[in-house]
Amino acid sequence: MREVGIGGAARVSGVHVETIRYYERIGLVVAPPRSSAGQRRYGPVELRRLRFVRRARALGFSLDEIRALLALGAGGHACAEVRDIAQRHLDEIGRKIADLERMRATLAATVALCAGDAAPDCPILEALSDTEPVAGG
Amino acid sequence: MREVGIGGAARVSGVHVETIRYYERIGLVVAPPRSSAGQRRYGPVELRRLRFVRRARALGFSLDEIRALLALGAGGHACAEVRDIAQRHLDEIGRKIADLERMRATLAATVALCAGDAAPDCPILEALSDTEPVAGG
DNA sequence: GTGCCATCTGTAGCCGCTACAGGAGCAAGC
DNA sequence: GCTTGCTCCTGTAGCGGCTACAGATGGCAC
Repeated sequence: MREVGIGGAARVSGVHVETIRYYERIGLVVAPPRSSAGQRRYGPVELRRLRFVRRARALGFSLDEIRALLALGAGGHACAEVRDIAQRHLDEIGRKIADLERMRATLAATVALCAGDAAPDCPILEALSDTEPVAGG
Repeated sequence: MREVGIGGAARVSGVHVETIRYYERIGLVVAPPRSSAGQRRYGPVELRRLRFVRRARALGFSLDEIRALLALGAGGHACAEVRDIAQRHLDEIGRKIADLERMRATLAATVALCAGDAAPDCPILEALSDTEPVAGG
């Protein structure tokens, strides 16, 4: 028997115990069989699924996207749909990066105004209070 | 009187009506005076504060950071502290960008595996299920 | 006076967990 | 057989930062 309890599953999959239960509760992963005393027992199939979810989360997929990916994996591999989900997510990552880079540029420029501590009023606070719009905001 | 109601304040500041009330509720902005009928009236000072919060949010500051910035602005301008908060936030933006760029690289490489639709099994799902660790995960 | 928007309070929902409380199971040591 | 100390159980509430209602007034135009 290569079955493990929820703690072992957490160690093997890298998903926290509470998170595993959470995923089960919201129906993201299927409830595993239980021992006679009612404790969850995870076999290779369930562990593989948990790893899948952890990897997809690490790539920033939402739980809904992961749900869709799991369904596509279980059904007959609609490869084009998988690609579509992944590509859309990739585009969104790009948008997030662009947003953050705009923030960084604006904020860096603002911080640069405050070179030392010899200023009369704090230029950072001034910049945040000014009437002109902030770039990217 | 250049005072406005909460709707006008929302238009002028760019902060939604519900969000203004939310900010007041959590004590981020001071409750403005009320009209005789109990409606909020915003003057230039309050509007300036709302704009400040909106700008800072647009730059990704958390509400707690903004609270600190507002306190520093109200008190005697501890410019070094302001700079400190801004610099730390800048560092965190950098970390987020780096995380997202790692995600993007990994995901792009994975999507690239699925060039067309002639593959036997979906390489994206395969990559997510494999045992080797995902880069950056 | 009547229509209609703005405003009021209060509460519940979103995402993706995380952190409890208060109990039961289980393996090892004495 | 009994204690010790971990694991596991269920259920609920909290986080940040809003957003979306419901149901009741306010205020102004026609």
